[in-house]
Amino acid sequence: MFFLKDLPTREMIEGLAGRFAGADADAMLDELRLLRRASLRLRLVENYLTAQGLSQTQFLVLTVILREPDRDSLTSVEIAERLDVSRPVLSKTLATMERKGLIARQPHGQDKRCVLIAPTEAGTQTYLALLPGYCDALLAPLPDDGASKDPTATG
Amino acid sequence: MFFLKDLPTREMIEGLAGRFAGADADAMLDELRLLRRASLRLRLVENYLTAQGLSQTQFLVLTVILREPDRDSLTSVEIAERLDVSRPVLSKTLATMERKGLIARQPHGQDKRCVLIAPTEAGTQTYLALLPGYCDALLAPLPDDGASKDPTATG
DNA sequence: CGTATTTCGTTACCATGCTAACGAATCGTA
DNA sequence: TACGATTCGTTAGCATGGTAACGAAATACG
Repeated sequence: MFFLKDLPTREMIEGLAGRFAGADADAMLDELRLLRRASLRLRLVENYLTAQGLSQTQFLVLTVILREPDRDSLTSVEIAERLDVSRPVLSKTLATMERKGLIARQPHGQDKRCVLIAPTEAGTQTYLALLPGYCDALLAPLPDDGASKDPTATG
Repeated sequence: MFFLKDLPTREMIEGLAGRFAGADADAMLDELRLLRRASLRLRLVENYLTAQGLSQTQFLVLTVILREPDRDSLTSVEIAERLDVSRPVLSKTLATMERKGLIARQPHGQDKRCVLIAPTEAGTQTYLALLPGYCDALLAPLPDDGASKDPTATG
């Protein structure tokens, strides 16, 4: 998360440009705006999911399994490959999801080290029930906190 | 952080549109791309700062105090107002920063509940030393993991 | 002035991210 | 077959988010 509410002014960045070479104030501002907007969006989505009892990662675990066209289960490693999280985190997430009854583990025939992870019926239904709200959160207008500090209002 | 590496295809989203009203596949894809790009950028910046011994929040605390034009210290609440983090988190962050010698606490004359937070000389120097690398991380090209899964390359 | 309310900073506790490291299973190779 | 290297999943330990709740100080108000 990028927590800075008010981005630096262009003047500030240009002032910094004097200190070192290669500072491109406009490009940096664009990136900062991107970070801030995404953080607000992320918080919106996360709040929605949390209120529904799922973490982002739990939701995405269901996503990557359910969207697999020819499979109805994935191994832990396959999920980790699709989900930029470390395997220990995934391990804990899957333990939580199993405890909640969202997924079930099945033994992997060939490789006894692996476990196949499949959503339960409840897990699938939960996912489908949450999708509309997830999409809403994705498209909902943002607080736009930068613009709320309108200079004409404060002055 | 948004951990999904491969965004859903447009077809997937449009398939979902059949399930509920109001799904705008293109707008949703735009938002997902935004989230993913920002997460990669955030990780880049965070990795840089972590390697230098600072967390994002610590860096931003220095940012908001040092960029204050007429002040050389802020209260905890003022920092919290500028930095979308909860006060307990800020409290812990400030304790860590004090332990590291990045900031110093001064008593607030009028209000004995408040404490004024000022960067130490070392804190200021650390901040200035990290700024160029921070800007570099902000502008560095991203892994672009979505495009790396080029169908023409895999097929 | 005296008391209720609010505000500040902190503590306690929990969830979730990370790396390091471990046992168990598999693979590679002599 | 036997043994070293690798891979899978987990555990341990740490950092950093969050909310709830607390004491101390300031404020509001009768």
